[in-house]
Amino acid sequence: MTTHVSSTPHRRAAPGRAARVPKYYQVKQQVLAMTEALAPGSRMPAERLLAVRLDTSRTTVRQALQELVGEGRLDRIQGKGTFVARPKLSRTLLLTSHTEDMHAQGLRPASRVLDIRHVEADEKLSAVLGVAVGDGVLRVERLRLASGEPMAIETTHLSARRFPGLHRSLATYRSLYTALAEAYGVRPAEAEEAIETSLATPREAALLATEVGLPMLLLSRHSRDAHGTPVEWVRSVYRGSRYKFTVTLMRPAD
Amino acid sequence: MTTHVSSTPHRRAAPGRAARVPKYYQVKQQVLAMTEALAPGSRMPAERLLAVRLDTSRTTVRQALQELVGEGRLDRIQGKGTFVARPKLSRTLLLTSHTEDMHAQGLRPASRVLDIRHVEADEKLSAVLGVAVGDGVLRVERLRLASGEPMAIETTHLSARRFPGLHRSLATYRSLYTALAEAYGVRPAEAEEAIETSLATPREAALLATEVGLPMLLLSRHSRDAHGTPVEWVRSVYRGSRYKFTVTLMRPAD
DNA sequence: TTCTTCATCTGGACTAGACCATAGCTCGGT
DNA sequence: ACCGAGCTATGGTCTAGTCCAGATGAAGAA
Repeated sequence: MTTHVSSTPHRRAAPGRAARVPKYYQVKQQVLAMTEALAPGSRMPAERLLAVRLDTSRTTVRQALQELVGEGRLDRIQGKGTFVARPKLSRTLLLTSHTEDMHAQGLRPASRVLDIRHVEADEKLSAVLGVAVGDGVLRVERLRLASGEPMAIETTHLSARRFPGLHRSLATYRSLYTALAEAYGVRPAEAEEAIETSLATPREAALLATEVGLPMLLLSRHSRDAHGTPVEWVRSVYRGSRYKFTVTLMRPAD
Repeated sequence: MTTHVSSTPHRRAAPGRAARVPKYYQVKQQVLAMTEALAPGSRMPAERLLAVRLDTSRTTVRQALQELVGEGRLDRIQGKGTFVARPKLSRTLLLTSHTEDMHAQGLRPASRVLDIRHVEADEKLSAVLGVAVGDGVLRVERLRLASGEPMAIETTHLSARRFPGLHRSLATYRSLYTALAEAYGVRPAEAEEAIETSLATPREAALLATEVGLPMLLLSRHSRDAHGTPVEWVRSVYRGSRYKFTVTLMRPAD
């Protein structure tokens, strides 16, 4: 109904077969340059102001900001503003616990149980835990924190038949791994982990204090004891913008 | 200037302090349900059609599709349409080469050199390769392919002083690692890898046949030889929607 | 002084519609 | 038969503006 009438309508500068860089991407680069000149926590100009300054629409500015938020360069807080973010944390890929990981980085680890319940094993759980379809499975969902900052949602599945009364044991011991070791004499010896990307669901976004649709790191761990028997299946969602995973590898002998 | 006049203006059903699920997210779930009923490669309804069917605007539909593309559930092709995507590939986290990785999955590996040039070491390269700032560094940029499909852009940095004439050796040997081993007697023995998320730049998007702004897996590898001397520093960008990394871990003896 | 209300700022969601770029088909001319 | 020009459908980018929702502080009431 409106739109520009004359005046070069959003056309790229280059004529022939040039780069073709979208405007929102140019905006992103300009905003990125601004962030680099500022200290973490600094406040950025408001979206409406940026739109005017960079001679574009607010929609385009938001598209650019969206990506920078996804990259962990900016934090947006409704009602307050947009701020320069802090750099990423790191998680070692070893069979270590959350507690060990956090301590190694000088952070104060904590976790909050979100939900504990018994579920019935579906096809997937059955295969991965070595139980029959329909068998009882204990599902523990915890929020992992690092110095008060929510870092990940960890959902652990264990065979209810193999670990009877684990629900109660969990209250006694300070961590799942110590409960398994002390009450059942079981400890994970080996695990397969897979890392991929996903996007935050509304629930995940709310729990992790991030935004819906942002890239997340999805870590799934399938661990077994020394006999090769499945112990647990864990699915963790980490804030992609605040976390990275590191691993030290040795070359297998040629 | 326009906008709806009466008729419940995009308001959530729940009144009080309910879930608050954005419309685009609901759209996403509906579209996701459609994809699950279809085989990979199937064509999805056009954006404009979806907007009408789901009673929303094309912008909102696109926001939903954008996320599904980012999750690797859909592929969009300008001028053709939107299609259901194939499932993800996997990459083992061991000190293996691209070639080994691909073979292990029954894929035909290939790589294409995009650029080879000498650059001066900046602060970052200096620290990571153990050379002086300003020293010559060979920078090799390659496109990694799996059965013809572009999977990653790998940028390797090596000390030019330590590997004189490597530029030419590369033409002789079939891979970088064999060139290092045969011509210089050097082989990586140990490496630190870090995995994090990033978003595709226009260049990366073009090379990897994906879209600008989609989540990518950024893998950086810092490898050393048996003496602990830095050998290379690699930065690889993988298509987040087509790749996942797996690693098998052993519990360090308690 | 203290609390409440309200204005106002900021980001979040959404709309309706414009034009651009690409793919592929159709139809006419040679 | 062949080829090229157009048409058209699809996704890609952008605009301008609306209304919602959270945060904050100032003005005013108690």
